Amino acid sequence: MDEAGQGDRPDGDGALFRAARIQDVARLADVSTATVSRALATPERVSPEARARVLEAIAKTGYVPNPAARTLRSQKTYMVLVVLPDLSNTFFSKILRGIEETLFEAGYGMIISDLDGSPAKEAHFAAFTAAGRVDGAILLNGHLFGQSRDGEGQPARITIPLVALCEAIPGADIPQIEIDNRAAASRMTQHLAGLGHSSIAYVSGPAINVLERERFQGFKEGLQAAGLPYDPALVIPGDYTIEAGVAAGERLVAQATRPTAVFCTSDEMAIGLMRTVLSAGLRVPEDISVAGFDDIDFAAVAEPSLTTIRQPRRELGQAAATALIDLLQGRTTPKRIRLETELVVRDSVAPLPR
Amino acid sequence: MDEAGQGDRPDGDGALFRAARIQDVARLADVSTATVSRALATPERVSPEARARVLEAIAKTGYVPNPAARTLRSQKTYMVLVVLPDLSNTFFSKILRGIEETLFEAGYGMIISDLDGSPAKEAHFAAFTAAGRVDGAILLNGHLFGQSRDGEGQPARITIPLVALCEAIPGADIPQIEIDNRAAASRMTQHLAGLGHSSIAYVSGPAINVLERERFQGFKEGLQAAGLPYDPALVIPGDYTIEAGVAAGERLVAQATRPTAVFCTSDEMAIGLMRTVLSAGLRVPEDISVAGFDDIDFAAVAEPSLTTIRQPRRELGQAAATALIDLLQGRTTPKRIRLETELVVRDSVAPLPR
DNA sequence: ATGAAAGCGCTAACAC
DNA sequence: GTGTTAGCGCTTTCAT
Repeated sequence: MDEAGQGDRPDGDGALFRAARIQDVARLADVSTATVSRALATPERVSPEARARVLEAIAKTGYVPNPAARTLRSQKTYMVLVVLPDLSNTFFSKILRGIEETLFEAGYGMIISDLDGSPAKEAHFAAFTAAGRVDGAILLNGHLFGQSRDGEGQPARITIPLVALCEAIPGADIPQIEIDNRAAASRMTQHLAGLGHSSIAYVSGPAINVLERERFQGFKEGLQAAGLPYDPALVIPGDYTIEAGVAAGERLVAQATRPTAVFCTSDEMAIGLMRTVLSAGLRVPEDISVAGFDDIDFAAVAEPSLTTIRQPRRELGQAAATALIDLLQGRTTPKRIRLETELVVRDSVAPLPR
Repeated sequence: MDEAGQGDRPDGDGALFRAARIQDVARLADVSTATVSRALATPERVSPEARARVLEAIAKTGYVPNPAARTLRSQKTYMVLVVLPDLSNTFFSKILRGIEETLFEAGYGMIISDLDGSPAKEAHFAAFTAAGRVDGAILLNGHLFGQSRDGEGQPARITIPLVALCEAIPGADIPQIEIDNRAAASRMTQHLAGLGHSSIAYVSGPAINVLERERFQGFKEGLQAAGLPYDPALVIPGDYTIEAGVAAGERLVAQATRPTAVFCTSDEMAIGLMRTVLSAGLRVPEDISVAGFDDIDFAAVAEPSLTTIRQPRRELGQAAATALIDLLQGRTTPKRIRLETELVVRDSVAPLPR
């Protein structure tokens, strides 16, 4: 085999440079490789003198452990997979930040998989996971690997710890971190009703979505609590995107009789809808009140500014990462964590004029 | 050592399950492990019969190669690091998507590092890179590892292929993928001037930013081309965020004499600024025209809709990923790739009333 | 507290 | 075209 030239480590910035290995450190510190390894992993089991020499040798050589070798031997990757349906959605990216910072502090790296609605990608990442490239995964997409949302298909044999974030996964026995979507939707509905609105439209998410089911349930509960009837004609289908909001707005504008308030289940849809409604010559909130969900950054600077439900996105990410790390390190974690939301009152919703 | 129990692979979904190794496949296909390896990496060098048997054995065992072992031996990770300053910025997340899809198609995974302005993180990821966890990196943050933006500090000894995206890295001998910021800014400035505006404010990015320097240069060139004088008093400092736009708006509103047009170097700032200006009772574009830069999704549904410069974000990401893959696979790639931008005319800019 | 040595699962020389 | 075999660099028994 190719026996690497030994002793070559010109400190001048010249030519050949070979990254330091554990062996180099061991030699320099005059200990065995085992001691170097221990000095790093379990410092308390190494004498202070040896430890000091090892540390010095590491500094001198610039030694960084080879993660592939470490992983191969220890069967741990210190990597976490985050599966999400759409990376370019601002809602997810803030959550991601919470995840990343928590993982980072615990020494874990993050691999992101943007599913983008592609089953091929899903299969790929399932294999990826099965191949042991990650120690655990955080799922933001509402279903397990290889299992479509309707529960068809058999889930791949994934044996690593998993955590579900935002979209609870029905039937899966893994920790779920989420907000109380039902309560939040009910609250917003009652807020609108409390301002005198009795004809409240609802712009939905995708029907198969767990969030949607929860929020829709909350909407109906809110109506009921306010003593208002539920009218299926006031439900407009959507999918959380700006475009869906625009489309919903067009539909509203075309109607002869219009609701006096619209509850959009995402801020993107609310902003898109406001835009369309405004362009058609209607005023918000004077002619029609519009409410959103999420409180993304643009909600506060929309025109008019958007009344919405604030989700603690960063905290959601942090909580999920913390739960997963607990699992990875053999600790236990609650099966379900629910974070509080907040009703943010701004200018897009007004009392019904008498 | 612990000799793993062999032959245990109950196909019933019962208890102990050991992931298949190359050895298992080899035994089942009645070939050597080398042939299995070759059947996967270089199928043309294996007889069709052997290949068929291997493939069948792989299907039967559900074998997935162990990436740590593969990496350790071949010194390739099939992973790419993407370094960016702020993950929760919609501008970057769209770019990320372009990167990810291109990497994915080429069989590479993506590890994201959100620097978040933290030098500690930067050091961490430099070590990460040095440790050989990734084959290459795409830098969106405008500087090399361990090197602050002013060029101080010595860059870490990173020897893997790198590509700079969006923010060119001065002095670095690596492929740069970007737009022509100067030309785009000049074009927008001339567009405003062409509509009769002679008092045009400029809301900047961070002064140290390469993009900012280019755009500022373009702004001045545009003024000159239009025969307008450059007035430093019309430059308002910003940092591309919504908040900076709000602050700039407040500053404008407080002024006795106001410019008739404002060129914001990001859409976020333009939207924040419009919001503030509108709240103060001014009209956009009647009293003041506002232009942005980037064409993020919200630009089209802002109220009024935003005149801006469109950056081909997905294509930028794709181009960077393609360039890096070329490098990784030993091909050459141009030192500089410039993608076209587009002036998007909407409602936030109007001719100066006579 | 420390060292010797096995081996994680794979790929790539090399020999045939 | 295929098999044999040596390691990639680390962690972890086991023995001292």
